[in-house]
Amino acid sequence: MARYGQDHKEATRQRIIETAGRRFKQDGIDGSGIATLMADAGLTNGAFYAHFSSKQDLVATVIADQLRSQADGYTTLSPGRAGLEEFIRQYLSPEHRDDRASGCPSAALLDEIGRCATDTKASCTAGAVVVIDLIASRLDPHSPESHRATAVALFTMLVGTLQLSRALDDQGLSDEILELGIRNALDLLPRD
Amino acid sequence: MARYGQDHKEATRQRIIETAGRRFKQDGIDGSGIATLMADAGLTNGAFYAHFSSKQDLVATVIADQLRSQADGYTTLSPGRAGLEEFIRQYLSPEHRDDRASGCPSAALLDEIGRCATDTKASCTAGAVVVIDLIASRLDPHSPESHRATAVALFTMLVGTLQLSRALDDQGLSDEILELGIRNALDLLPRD
DNA sequence: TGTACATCAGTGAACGCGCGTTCACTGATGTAC
DNA sequence: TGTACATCAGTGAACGCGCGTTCACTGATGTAC
Repeated sequence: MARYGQDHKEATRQRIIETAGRRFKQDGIDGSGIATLMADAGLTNGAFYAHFSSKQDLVATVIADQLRSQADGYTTLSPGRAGLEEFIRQYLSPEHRDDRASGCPSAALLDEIGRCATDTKASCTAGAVVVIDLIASRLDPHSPESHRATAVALFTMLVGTLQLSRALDDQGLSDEILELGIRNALDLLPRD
Repeated sequence: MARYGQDHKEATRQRIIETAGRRFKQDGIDGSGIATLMADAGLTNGAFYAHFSSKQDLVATVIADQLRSQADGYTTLSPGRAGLEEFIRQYLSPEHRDDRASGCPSAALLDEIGRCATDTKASCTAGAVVVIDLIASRLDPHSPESHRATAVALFTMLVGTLQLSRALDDQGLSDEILELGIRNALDLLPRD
């Protein structure tokens, strides 16, 4: 199993990071054990420590990776404000609500990150700044700094709304919250 | 230790519920074990099952209790819109950010509730509806129904903002997010 | 009033299990000769 | 070209520990006589 090409180990590491990202978002960080997580990645538990120094190390790495992926995803949206509207409707869709594993890492994990160690919070900080700046740039490419407050408003409202929709057991009410959320989010966008 | 007055067992139960509420908000639901939680309440682990049928039963009870307490807390605010402004400034204060144990249950636990069993989500649903209705009544006592969307906007933004501020390791940035959040939340209130 | 008994909230040891982590080992490969 | 060796990604059993849960027991109290 050894002495593969020089990319092999790095590829395995990436596979663990992506698998762990899905698991953490699905079951929570505390709810995901190393052994099952490694099994999901097609490996045994012992291999973990050849790639990460501890679970905490993995968590910090995964959070950074998830936020980076999310920021990358923004580049596939339509340009300008139309892209933001598209993003809002995707974000607050029943499909996103019902698919935590491939969804937004902040909606799935933000309160758990608040209880994590410093290195995980540092990953989150760096990632969140990038995401907020990207939103601000879309709100007004000529003066993103002046729309930073609105970018934060949009981001926090989207996260809070999706979390709330996932915490309800009444699907009709949950759907209604998503619809109200879309309206609320669109209302935050500056008038043309 | 037995045959106390008829309120004794009920008082113990309430003590467990309140202690567990603080612990869950501080360390997460998955992060709080029965034994340490009962020790916090001045009891031993075995007594737990005289009060609750399972940890899941406790969780559902605690979520209901926490949201009820939060709703009760609204009655101590100044009347009308001034009370809402007061609430927003308290909610997005550094003190609230730094004191999860006595703070808002939604900010501390909302994404974890999304992963819980149906009975916990049912507790959350009932509690959230009450909280949102109370906010809507404050926005406009004569026509709360027409301000339901704004109430949801305010609630979700407050929760998302506090969670974000807790997930950052840069205190300056965290303080800035809280300040932007206050501005954003006040902007949601209908013009007089 | 004094004694025997029933009650039952709470005790604390024990259960099987999965947790994060460690480590001696395996075995397919690339390299050296 | 063929053989011996070094490499090292991955294996899998084991560690101590805390988890949720169970249960035989304790002992302070209220009640019955």
